[in-house]
Amino acid sequence: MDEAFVVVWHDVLAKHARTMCMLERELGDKHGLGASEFEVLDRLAGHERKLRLQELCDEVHLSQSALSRVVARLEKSGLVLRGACDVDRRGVFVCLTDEGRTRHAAALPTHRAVLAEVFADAPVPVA
Amino acid sequence: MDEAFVVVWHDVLAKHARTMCMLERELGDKHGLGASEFEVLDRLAGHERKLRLQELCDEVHLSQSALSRVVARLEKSGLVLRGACDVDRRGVFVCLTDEGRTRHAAALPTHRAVLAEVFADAPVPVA
DNA sequence: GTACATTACATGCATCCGCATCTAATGCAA
DNA sequence: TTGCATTAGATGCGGATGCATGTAATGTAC
Repeated sequence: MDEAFVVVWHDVLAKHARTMCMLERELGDKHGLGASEFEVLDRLAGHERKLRLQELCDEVHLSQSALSRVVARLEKSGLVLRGACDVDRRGVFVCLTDEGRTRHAAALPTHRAVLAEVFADAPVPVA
Repeated sequence: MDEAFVVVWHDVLAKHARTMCMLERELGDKHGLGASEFEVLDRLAGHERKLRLQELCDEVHLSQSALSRVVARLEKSGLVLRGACDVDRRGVFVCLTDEGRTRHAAALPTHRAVLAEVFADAPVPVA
Protein backbone atom coordinates (compact mmCIF):
# COMPACT_ATOMS: atom_id res chain seq x y z
CA MET A 1 0.00 0.00 0.00
CA ASP A 2 1.21 3.41 -0.96
CA GLU A 3 0.01 5.17 2.16
CA ALA A 4 1.95 2.87 4.46
CA PHE A 5 5.23 4.28 3.14
CA VAL A 6 4.03 7.78 3.85
CA VAL A 7 3.25 6.91 7.44
CA VAL A 8 6.66 5.33 7.92
CA TRP A 9 8.35 8.31 6.30
CA HIS A 10 6.53 10.75 8.56
CA ASP A 11 7.63 8.73 11.53
CA VAL A 12 11.24 8.82 10.38
CA LEU A 13 10.92 12.54 9.80
CA ALA A 14 9.47 13.16 13.24
CA LYS A 15 12.00 11.03 15.09
CA HIS A 16 14.88 12.52 13.16
CA ALA A 17 13.79 16.07 13.87
CA ARG A 18 13.14 15.44 17.53
CA THR A 19 16.34 13.52 18.13
CA MET A 20 18.53 15.90 16.16
CA CYS A 21 17.13 18.89 17.95
CA MET A 22 17.72 17.35 21.36
CA LEU A 23 21.18 16.08 20.45
CA GLU A 24 22.24 19.45 19.12
CA ARG A 25 21.04 21.19 22.26
CA GLU A 26 22.31 18.68 24.82
CA LEU A 27 25.67 17.97 23.21
CA GLY A 28 26.14 21.64 22.46
CA ASP A 29 25.29 22.93 25.93
CA LYS A 30 27.01 20.23 27.95
CA HIS A 31 30.00 19.37 25.79
CA GLY A 32 30.43 22.04 23.16
CA LEU A 33 29.91 19.54 20.36
CA GLY A 34 27.57 19.55 17.38
CA ALA A 35 25.74 16.42 16.34
CA SER A 36 27.95 15.94 13.29
CA GLU A 37 31.07 16.44 15.36
CA PHE A 38 29.98 13.82 17.85
CA GLU A 39 29.05 11.45 15.09
CA VAL A 40 32.56 11.63 13.66
CA LEU A 41 34.19 11.24 17.06
CA ASP A 42 31.93 8.26 17.73
CA ARG A 43 32.96 6.51 14.54
CA LEU A 44 36.61 7.19 15.18
CA ALA A 45 36.30 5.85 18.71
CA GLY A 46 34.79 2.67 17.34
CA HIS A 47 37.90 1.83 15.34
CA GLU A 48 41.37 0.92 16.45
CA ARG A 49 43.31 1.98 13.41
CA LYS A 50 43.30 5.37 11.79
CA LEU A 51 40.61 6.02 9.22
CA ARG A 52 40.84 7.51 5.81
CA LEU A 53 38.57 10.48 5.29
CA GLN A 54 36.94 8.45 2.58
CA GLU A 55 36.14 5.60 4.93
CA LEU A 56 34.56 8.01 7.38
CA CYS A 57 32.52 9.42 4.55
CA ASP A 58 30.91 6.03 4.01
CA GLU A 59 29.87 5.76 7.65
CA VAL A 60 28.67 9.27 8.34
CA HIS A 61 25.77 10.70 6.42
CA LEU A 62 27.50 13.82 5.20
CA SER A 63 28.74 14.97 1.86
CA GLN A 64 32.45 14.74 1.27
CA SER A 65 32.82 18.48 1.57
CA ALA A 66 30.84 18.66 4.81
CA LEU A 67 32.95 15.91 6.33
CA SER A 68 36.11 17.68 5.28
CA ARG A 69 34.99 20.73 7.19
CA VAL A 70 33.80 18.84 10.27
CA VAL A 71 37.21 17.22 10.53
CA ALA A 72 38.84 20.60 10.04
CA ARG A 73 36.81 21.99 12.94
CA LEU A 74 37.64 19.00 15.13
CA GLU A 75 41.32 19.41 14.35
CA LYS A 76 41.22 23.09 15.21
CA SER A 77 39.61 22.12 18.52
CA GLY A 78 42.40 19.63 19.13
CA LEU A 79 40.13 16.59 19.15
CA VAL A 80 41.53 14.83 16.10
CA LEU A 81 44.74 14.77 14.12
CA ARG A 82 45.05 14.75 10.37
CA GLY A 83 48.00 12.97 8.85
CA ALA A 84 49.22 12.31 5.38
CA CYS A 85 48.87 8.85 3.98
CA ASP A 86 52.09 7.13 2.99
CA VAL A 87 50.79 4.79 0.36
CA ASP A 88 48.57 7.35 -1.34
CA ARG A 89 49.68 10.89 -0.81
CA ARG A 90 46.28 12.22 -1.83
CA GLY A 91 44.71 10.50 1.16
CA VAL A 92 44.31 11.83 4.67
CA PHE A 93 44.24 9.81 7.85
CA VAL A 94 42.30 10.93 10.86
CA CYS A 95 42.65 9.75 14.42
CA LEU A 96 41.51 10.86 17.85
CA THR A 97 43.80 12.77 20.15
CA ASP A 98 43.78 11.97 23.85
CA GLU A 99 41.54 14.93 24.44
CA GLY A 100 39.31 13.79 21.63
CA ARG A 101 38.93 10.41 23.24
CA THR A 102 38.22 12.04 26.59
CA ARG A 103 35.62 14.42 25.19
CA HIS A 104 33.92 11.61 23.35
CA ALA A 105 33.79 9.48 26.47
CA ALA A 106 32.30 12.40 28.38
CA ALA A 107 29.65 13.07 25.76
CA LEU A 108 28.68 9.44 25.20
CA PRO A 109 26.28 9.18 28.16
CA THR A 110 24.51 12.37 27.07
CA HIS A 111 24.13 11.02 23.56
CA ARG A 112 22.80 7.67 24.73
CA ALA A 113 20.42 9.35 27.17
CA VAL A 114 18.82 11.34 24.36
CA LEU A 115 18.40 8.21 22.25
CA ALA A 116 16.92 6.35 25.19
CA GLU A 117 14.41 9.11 25.78
CA VAL A 118 13.28 9.37 22.18
CA PHE A 119 13.27 5.68 21.35
CA ALA A 120 12.10 4.37 24.69
CA ASP A 121 8.57 3.75 23.45
CA ALA A 122 9.55 3.49 19.81
CA PRO A 123 8.18 0.91 17.47
CA VAL A 124 11.09 -1.48 17.20
CA PRO A 125 11.93 -2.69 13.70
CA VAL A 126 10.92 -6.27 13.11
CA ALA A 127 14.01 -7.69 11.52
CA MET B 1 19.46 -2.55 26.03
CA ASP B 2 21.39 0.57 25.31
CA GLU B 3 22.86 -0.60 22.02
CA ALA B 4 19.46 -1.32 20.51
CA PHE B 5 18.62 2.37 20.53
CA VAL B 6 21.84 3.15 18.74
CA VAL B 7 21.03 0.67 16.01
CA VAL B 8 17.55 2.12 15.56
CA TRP B 9 18.96 5.64 15.51
CA HIS B 10 21.51 4.77 12.87
CA ASP B 11 18.74 3.28 10.79
CA VAL B 12 16.68 6.45 11.11
CA LEU B 13 19.72 8.50 10.22
CA ALA B 14 20.47 6.41 7.15
CA LYS B 15 16.91 6.37 5.86
CA HIS B 16 16.49 10.06 6.47
CA ALA B 17 19.68 10.95 4.64
CA ARG B 18 18.96 8.65 1.72
CA THR B 19 15.36 9.72 1.32
CA MET B 20 16.04 13.43 1.76
CA CYS B 21 18.83 13.32 -0.78
CA MET B 22 16.68 11.55 -3.34
CA LEU B 23 13.67 13.75 -2.70
CA GLU B 24 15.69 16.90 -3.04
CA ARG B 25 17.18 15.74 -6.30
CA GLU B 26 14.05 14.26 -7.86
CA LEU B 27 11.64 16.97 -6.78
CA GLY B 28 14.15 19.64 -7.65
CA ASP B 29 15.02 18.35 -11.09
CA LYS B 30 11.56 17.31 -12.19
CA HIS B 31 9.37 19.88 -10.48
CA GLY B 32 11.53 22.72 -9.24
CA LEU B 33 10.54 22.07 -5.64
CA GLY B 34 12.61 21.54 -2.51
CA ALA B 35 11.70 18.88 0.00
CA SER B 36 10.46 21.46 2.50
CA GLU B 37 8.42 23.20 -0.14
CA PHE B 38 6.75 19.97 -1.16
CA GLU B 39 6.12 19.07 2.45
CA VAL B 40 4.21 22.30 2.98
CA LEU B 41 2.24 21.92 -0.24
CA ASP B 42 1.41 18.37 0.76
CA ARG B 43 0.02 19.40 4.11
CA LEU B 44 -1.99 22.19 2.57
CA ALA B 45 -3.39 19.81 -0.03
CA GLY B 46 -4.49 17.50 2.73
CA HIS B 47 -6.79 20.09 4.26
CA GLU B 48 -9.91 21.69 2.91
CA ARG B 49 -9.89 24.90 4.87
CA LYS B 50 -7.11 27.40 5.03
CA LEU B 51 -4.41 26.81 7.60
CA ARG B 52 -2.84 29.16 10.05
CA LEU B 53 0.92 29.37 9.80
CA GLN B 54 0.99 28.13 13.36
CA GLU B 55 -1.00 25.03 12.51
CA LEU B 56 1.35 24.24 9.67
CA CYS B 57 4.23 24.66 12.06
CA ASP B 58 2.91 21.81 14.17
CA GLU B 59 2.75 19.46 11.21
CA VAL B 60 5.98 20.25 9.45
CA HIS B 61 9.28 19.69 11.18
CA LEU B 62 10.65 23.17 10.70
CA SER B 63 11.28 26.05 13.01
CA GLN B 64 8.77 28.89 12.89
CA SER B 65 11.25 31.08 11.08
CA ALA B 66 12.07 28.45 8.50
CA LEU B 67 8.40 27.86 7.81
CA SER B 68 7.83 31.58 7.44
CA ARG B 69 10.46 31.68 4.73
CA VAL B 70 9.30 28.54 2.95
CA VAL B 71 5.83 30.03 2.69
CA ALA B 72 7.33 33.29 1.49
CA ARG B 73 9.16 31.42 -1.25
CA LEU B 74 6.03 29.51 -2.22
CA GLU B 75 4.06 32.73 -2.38
CA LYS B 76 6.69 34.35 -4.57
CA SER B 77 6.43 31.34 -6.86
CA GLY B 78 2.68 31.75 -6.99
CA LEU B 79 1.92 28.40 -5.38
CA VAL B 80 0.24 29.66 -2.22
CA LEU B 81 -1.54 32.76 -1.02
CA ARG B 82 -1.10 34.46 2.29
CA GLY B 83 -4.07 36.22 3.76
CA ALA B 84 -4.76 38.15 6.92
CA CYS B 85 -6.83 36.51 9.61
CA ASP B 86 -10.00 38.31 10.54
CA VAL B 87 -10.40 37.13 14.10
CA ASP B 88 -6.76 37.62 15.05
CA ARG B 89 -4.99 40.15 12.95
CA ARG B 90 -1.60 38.81 14.01
CA GLY B 91 -2.38 35.52 12.30
CA VAL B 92 -1.77 34.58 8.69
CA PHE B 93 -3.76 32.12 6.66
CA VAL B 94 -2.18 30.13 3.88
CA CYS B 95 -3.92 28.31 1.07
CA LEU B 96 -2.97 26.74 -2.23
CA THR B 97 -3.46 28.56 -5.49
CA ASP B 98 -4.72 26.64 -8.49
CA GLU B 99 -1.17 26.42 -9.75
CA GLY B 100 -0.04 25.26 -6.34
CA ARG B 101 -2.59 22.46 -6.40
CA THR B 102 -1.52 21.53 -9.91
CA ARG B 103 2.19 21.49 -9.10
CA HIS B 104 1.55 19.44 -6.00
CA ALA B 105 -0.48 16.91 -7.94
CA ALA B 106 2.28 16.69 -10.51
CA ALA B 107 4.97 16.16 -7.91
CA LEU B 108 3.06 13.67 -5.78
CA PRO B 109 3.88 10.59 -7.88
CA THR B 110 7.57 11.49 -7.82
CA HIS B 111 7.48 11.86 -4.06
CA ARG B 112 5.66 8.58 -3.53
CA ALA B 113 8.00 6.79 -5.92
CA VAL B 114 11.00 7.83 -3.87
CA LEU B 115 9.38 6.64 -0.65
CA ALA B 116 8.44 3.38 -2.28
CA GLU B 117 11.99 2.81 -3.43
CA VAL B 118 13.57 3.56 -0.06
CA PHE B 119 11.02 1.86 2.15
CA ALA B 120 10.18 -1.05 -0.11
CA ASP B 121 12.22 -3.50 1.94
CA ALA B 122 12.11 -1.48 5.13
CA PRO B 123 11.48 -2.99 8.52
CA VAL B 124 7.90 -2.00 9.14
CA PRO B 125 7.11 -0.67 12.61
CA VAL B 126 5.18 -3.10 14.78
CA ALA B 127 2.45 -0.87 16.13
C1' DG C 1 57.92 8.94 -20.89
C1' DT C 2 53.66 11.76 -22.35
C1' DA C 3 48.94 12.71 -22.26
C1' DC C 4 44.56 12.06 -20.43
C1' DA C 5 41.15 10.23 -17.12
C1' DT C 6 40.30 9.45 -12.36
C1' DT C 7 40.60 9.87 -7.45
C1' DA C 8 41.11 12.26 -2.74
C1' DC C 9 40.46 16.01 -0.52
C1' DA C 10 39.86 21.30 -0.10
C1' DT C 11 37.29 25.40 -1.05
C1' DG C 12 34.15 29.17 -3.26
C1' DC C 13 29.50 29.88 -3.40
C1' DA C 14 24.59 29.89 -2.81
C1' DT C 15 21.10 28.20 0.04
C1' DC C 16 18.71 26.83 4.01
C1' DC C 17 18.31 26.35 8.80
C1' DG C 18 17.70 27.68 13.87
C1' DC C 19 18.27 31.16 17.41
C1' DA C 20 17.53 35.56 18.99
C1' DT C 21 15.13 39.55 18.32
C1' DC C 22 11.77 42.86 16.45
C1' DT C 23 7.04 44.52 15.49
C1' DA C 24 2.29 44.44 15.87
C1' DA C 25 -1.82 42.58 17.87
C1' DT C 26 -4.09 40.52 21.74
C1' DG C 27 -5.17 39.41 26.62
C1' DC C 28 -5.44 40.62 31.26
C1' DA C 29 -5.23 43.15 35.49
C1' DA C 30 -5.87 47.20 38.17
C1' DT D 1 -8.97 53.37 30.50
C1' DT D 2 -3.62 52.45 31.19
C1' DG D 3 0.20 49.34 31.57
C1' DC D 4 2.45 45.00 31.08
C1' DA D 5 2.86 40.16 29.59
C1' DT D 6 2.03 37.09 25.84
C1' DT D 7 1.49 35.55 21.13
C1' DA D 8 1.94 35.39 15.80
C1' DG D 9 4.72 36.05 12.49
C1' DA D 10 8.92 38.45 10.12
C1' DT D 11 13.77 39.22 9.92
C1' DG D 12 18.99 39.86 11.01
C1' DC D 13 22.59 36.96 11.71
C1' DG D 14 25.86 33.21 12.11
C1' DG D 15 26.67 28.69 10.96
C1' DA D 16 26.35 24.21 8.42
C1' DT D 17 25.26 21.92 4.24
C1' DG D 18 25.57 20.39 -0.73
C1' DC D 19 27.06 21.30 -5.41
C1' DA D 20 30.43 22.55 -8.45
C1' DT D 21 35.03 23.27 -9.00
C1' DG D 22 40.04 23.51 -7.96
C1' DT D 23 44.47 21.21 -6.86
C1' DA D 24 47.45 17.60 -6.42
C1' DA D 25 48.45 12.67 -6.73
C1' DT D 26 47.57 8.33 -9.03
C1' DG D 27 46.38 5.13 -12.77
C1' DT D 28 46.28 3.95 -17.63
C1' DA D 29 47.00 3.91 -22.54
C1' DC D 30 50.07 4.60 -25.97
